[in-house]
Amino acid sequence: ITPTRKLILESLLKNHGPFSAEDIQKRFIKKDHDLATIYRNLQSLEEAGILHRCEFGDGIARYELVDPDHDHHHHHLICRKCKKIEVVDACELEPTIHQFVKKHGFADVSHILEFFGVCPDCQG
Amino acid sequence: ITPTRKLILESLLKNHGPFSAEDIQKRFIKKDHDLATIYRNLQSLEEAGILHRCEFGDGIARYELVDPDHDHHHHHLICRKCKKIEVVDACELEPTIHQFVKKHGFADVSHILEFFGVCPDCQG
DNA sequence: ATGCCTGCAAAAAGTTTGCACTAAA
DNA sequence: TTTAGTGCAAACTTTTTGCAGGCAT
Repeated sequence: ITPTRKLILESLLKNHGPFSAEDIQKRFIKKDHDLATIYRNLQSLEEAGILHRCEFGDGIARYELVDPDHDHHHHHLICRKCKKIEVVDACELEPTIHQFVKKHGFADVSHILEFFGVCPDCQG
Repeated sequence: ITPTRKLILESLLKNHGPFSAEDIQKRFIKKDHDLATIYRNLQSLEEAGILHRCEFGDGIARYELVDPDHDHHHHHLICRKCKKIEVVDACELEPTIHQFVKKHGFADVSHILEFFGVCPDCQG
């Protein structure tokens, strides 16, 4: 629990959604905190199970708080044009995963799943 | 249809699975073809609908052939330790996607989905 | 001759690492 | 005093871009 770590957590608490290290530095932390430090903190917070790393397939790592309310994780529906992000609560992949455990024998199965589309506002 | 493009397609035809640009250069193309050229070709082949780009969440773009047999796309189950890749044929997300179109109004919805686990050989 | 493809080199973007300094337990 | 976190700078990785030359239509 350090000042930088606190700033990161506060930022992510107040602003819902996955943000990149650069987002966090530029948008939420006015003081000139170093990107390297932010990366190091994001990494350790993820390892501690406090943050979750999202993959949108553009080579940028984004993080968001692990929501303690849902033990059920969620995914995102991202607009390709305006980058707006909606939360997708349900995840119906659990049966599939149980099937992998039986059929393929894999253990500790996790998954990444994100949806992309064009939102109503951008369809003009 | 150029020599480099042909080499890339032959490589991906003979070797099933998603490969990165570097994989393709080092493992399949003995001649010293430039990485920049390979990247350019992978990009245009993807735009042409011949290759598909996979995201494993490690910041490396991997490509594989779009299988003309399945109009139904597939996903992957990747071992975290030995990196072995198994193909997951079924994708039961279509109903979810139709739901997005109705509920959120998003159009042209696509998704990325990959599974990670520990394969039987690596569970010792 | 025009246009696309290529190789080379350099640059860009995101992330990681080394090191010395500081603050905290 | 020992440990862990920070800022700065530099390195590293993956990918992109600029440019000049080459091949093919």
